Amino acid sequence: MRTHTCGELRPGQIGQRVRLAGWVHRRRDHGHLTFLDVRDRYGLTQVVTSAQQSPAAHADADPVRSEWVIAVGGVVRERPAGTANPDLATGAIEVAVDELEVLNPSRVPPFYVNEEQEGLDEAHRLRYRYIDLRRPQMQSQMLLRARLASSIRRRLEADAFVEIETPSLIRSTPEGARDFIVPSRLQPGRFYALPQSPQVLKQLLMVAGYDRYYQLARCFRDEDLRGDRQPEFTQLDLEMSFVSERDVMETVERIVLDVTRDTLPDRPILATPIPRLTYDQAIARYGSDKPDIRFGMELVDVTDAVRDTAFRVFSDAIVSGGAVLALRAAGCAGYSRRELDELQDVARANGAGGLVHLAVEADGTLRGPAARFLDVAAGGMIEATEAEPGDLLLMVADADRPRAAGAIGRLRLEMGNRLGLRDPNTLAYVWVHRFPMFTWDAALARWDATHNPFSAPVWEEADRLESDPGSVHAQQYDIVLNGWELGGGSIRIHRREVLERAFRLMGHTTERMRDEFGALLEALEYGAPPHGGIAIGLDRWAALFADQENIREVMAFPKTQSGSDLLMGAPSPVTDVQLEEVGLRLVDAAAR
RNA sequence: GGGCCCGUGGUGUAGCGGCCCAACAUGCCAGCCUGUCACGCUGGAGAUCGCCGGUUCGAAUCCGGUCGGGCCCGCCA
Repeated sequence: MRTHTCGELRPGQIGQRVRLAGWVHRRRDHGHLTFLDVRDRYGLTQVVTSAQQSPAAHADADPVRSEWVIAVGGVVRERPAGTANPDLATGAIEVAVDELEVLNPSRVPPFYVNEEQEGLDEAHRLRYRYIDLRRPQMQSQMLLRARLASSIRRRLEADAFVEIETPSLIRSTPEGARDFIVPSRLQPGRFYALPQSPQVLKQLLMVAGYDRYYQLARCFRDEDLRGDRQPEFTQLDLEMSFVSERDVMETVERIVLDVTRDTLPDRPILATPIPRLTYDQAIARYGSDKPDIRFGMELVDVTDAVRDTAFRVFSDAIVSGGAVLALRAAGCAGYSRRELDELQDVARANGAGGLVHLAVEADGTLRGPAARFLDVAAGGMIEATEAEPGDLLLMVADADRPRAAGAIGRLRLEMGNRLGLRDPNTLAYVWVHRFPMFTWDAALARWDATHNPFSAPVWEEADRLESDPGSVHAQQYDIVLNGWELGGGSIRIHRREVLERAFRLMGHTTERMRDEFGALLEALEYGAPPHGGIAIGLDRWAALFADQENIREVMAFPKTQSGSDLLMGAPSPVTDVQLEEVGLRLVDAAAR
């Protein structure tokens, strides 16, 4: 049907007879001469019909419109002098068409494929995703994702990792995200769950001796959606045996950097080897466990500097054991009331009671609503923050230090955006590790795994599991890219007795443990090697590579925030027969 | 579960109590055009302003509800 693609022809083929097939990208009709740009995923080629030279083909081109699918036959020729198009890879040539076949006409498309359009309603794009995916930008994003996945596979295969598929119909477990459940027809009243991740399965594979496993695994979580969260998504899931935390981090780091350079050879990577921060360092310096290290503007602890002021907002927080944290926004002393209010809103929206702002005047004094209370501390604050005239100091005080850090960490990102410090071209990977093993859940009055309940404690700290769980760290590591949590993993607990202790601390009874994690617990008794691994979000990785803020942009058929597939119309009701087969009856018939 | 924002010809926007049976650009249709590449020129069609209800002499515009979409908090081991 075609001899070449639409991105292929060059002056070297001049004089050759060719056939192209594709979509009509644009039509320029000059009456006795018609230009058609024919497009496929490889590119665009201009073809010409002439009433004089090829009357039949010219007549056939008459009804052809945007997005019609056509095949053309003709001879490649050089464009007349002065009419070459340097913006087009195929712009030096054109095809003089003597034969044009309409393979399929198209209705007028619901939006433009042939030009970029700002503000196009995303619901509309999703409703006609097959057209949206024709847009050159979407095609390049899908192809980038494919290159990334391909690079991952090649790199892992070269490193002796074995790809093993795990089932999508598995057993529901509590903990973590809500499961999607699938009713069983063969056993009415029983349900499968779709995996939130192949976590337990890959650990069983380690017990089975496949000491380097990987999978591009589809995962499902029935939780509320966000721009970076879909109900189903893809993880690069990998697991290794006979490894320490350091081994895994070093192996993964080499893979990540190789894949990055392979997929995006021209994008600068901020720092290699990938910097490592402990969780405590990340919180203290950036106010986040997923810091964007493309810019500095680190948080400054001014608690000591303001300890003796009469400013109640600060002193109350300090007396309660809290902290006062500051951010130095260089050159922002001139911020307007409105800009300061917006920053105030950012602080409040992220847990701060308020935001104290002080501008540094030319004479080194401070100006701001709270300045008169802070006179005595002015020198100390300026020294601690290294502030200079013209700078703006932003401060958050809270009895709860992590809360203050979180709020000011978000302000840091906001200022990074406002000051244009988050260079979209740079890729800044960073490791965050040594997380606290447990977080106290005040509502449930129990300890909860900070990340993954299977994560091992730092072995030397394991004897404090019961006596002082809050002080135990996990052998856990997150890899962060440009402020996004890209992935996380850990060394797993490979001894039954330790895993049971950890579960018990999280409030599991022995019966529940045996019921829900029986297979894993038992497997650990049959020669489970020390092991650990990581899971990296492929969608997020692709989105960051494609410079998109939304993973929907790198997914072919994503769902909306309410979980709808606007193209296929899912979720949908099912028939009474289908319900009956699986032994279900809807409680509220009206809900259908 | 909660907060905020959006919904006007096919598409993107303007209009934000009467001047609007709605404007602009583009797309679409027709005619003309032999070197365009966002081709050009001329003409034309196309919207009960998401839906329901209310306020008002009068609603695209104000209010309430609802549906759809987005962002955020909670949630996401």
